Amino acid sequence: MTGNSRFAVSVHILAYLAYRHGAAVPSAEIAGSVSTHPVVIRRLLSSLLKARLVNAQKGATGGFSLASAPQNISLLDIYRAVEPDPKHGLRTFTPNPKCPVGAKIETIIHGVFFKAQASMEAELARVTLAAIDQELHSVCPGKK
Amino acid sequence: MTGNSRFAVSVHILAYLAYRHGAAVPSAEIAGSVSTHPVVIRRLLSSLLKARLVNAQKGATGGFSLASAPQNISLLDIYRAVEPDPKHGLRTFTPNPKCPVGAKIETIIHGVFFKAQASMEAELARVTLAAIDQELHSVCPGKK
DNA sequence: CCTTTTTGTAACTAAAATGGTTACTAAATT
DNA sequence: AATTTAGTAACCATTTTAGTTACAAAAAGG
Repeated sequence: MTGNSRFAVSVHILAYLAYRHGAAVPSAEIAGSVSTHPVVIRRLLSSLLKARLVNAQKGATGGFSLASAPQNISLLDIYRAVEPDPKHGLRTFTPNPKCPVGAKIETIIHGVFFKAQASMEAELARVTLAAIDQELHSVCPGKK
Repeated sequence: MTGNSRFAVSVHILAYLAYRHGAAVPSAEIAGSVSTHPVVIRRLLSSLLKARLVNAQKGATGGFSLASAPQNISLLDIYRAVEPDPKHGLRTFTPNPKCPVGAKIETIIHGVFFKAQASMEAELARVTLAAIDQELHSVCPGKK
């Protein structure tokens, strides 16, 4: 979907904050759960902070916490916060404008990609952090 | 959506073949429309050939042509041919299995990504090469 | 006031992905 | 035989990505 792991790690981060239930959680603790470097976590939290999804508190007893209740945070919110520009693989796609096909294909492909992206985002909008948290607390992954 | 331009260029290639209406089109001609190197085109056509979406013919009057009618080729066919493994940004995502969250989050995220991917692919399945070709032949891009 | 803890960021590195290019072989046409 | 083209391997430059080091700023608590 995205190629990088920013979105997946961000979901993990926020799921962890939901799991810790409002406590101020330092980046080092989150990094322990994700198995990565604390700076990687703080970099993503910097984006999530700008999107107002989390609060940050400096100092000895500081750390990060959710800015809203888990039911009010959707995976689309997270996706948009850390995956800003969907350039849709059109990064190096600059067809020949002198060719009848090349002149029009970019606009056409843009339209198709836009719809596909919208469809995917609609699916992400359907899932809240509360739903993720609930799955986390289910006793057995196979249980209904 | 994908990060790279393989899918976009592949759609362009097949749209061009549809536009050329069954003729054997050499990679150099397609490269002229896409504005890239013929080898880039042939590399993608190699994947499209394996997926049986095109025919190839060597020699002086050779080139590539569509293997099926444009109505029978969907953008999902193309997507699957050139974008084989949707590893969903989980490439370097290996959370800590000792942590209650880390142990379960990967499976949960996998489920979400699978649904989002399916939703996007359903949208691609809806669009055929014939529809792209029709858009190419519309007189004005804004015309209904 | 001083020490400790933590956020916030810049800077650097290694690895991987990506697209372009050269070069060469095989096959088909004339 | 000469020409044209597919097919593919190999290589290079650029960009992206994640990890790391380093350090300033801020907050807490004695």
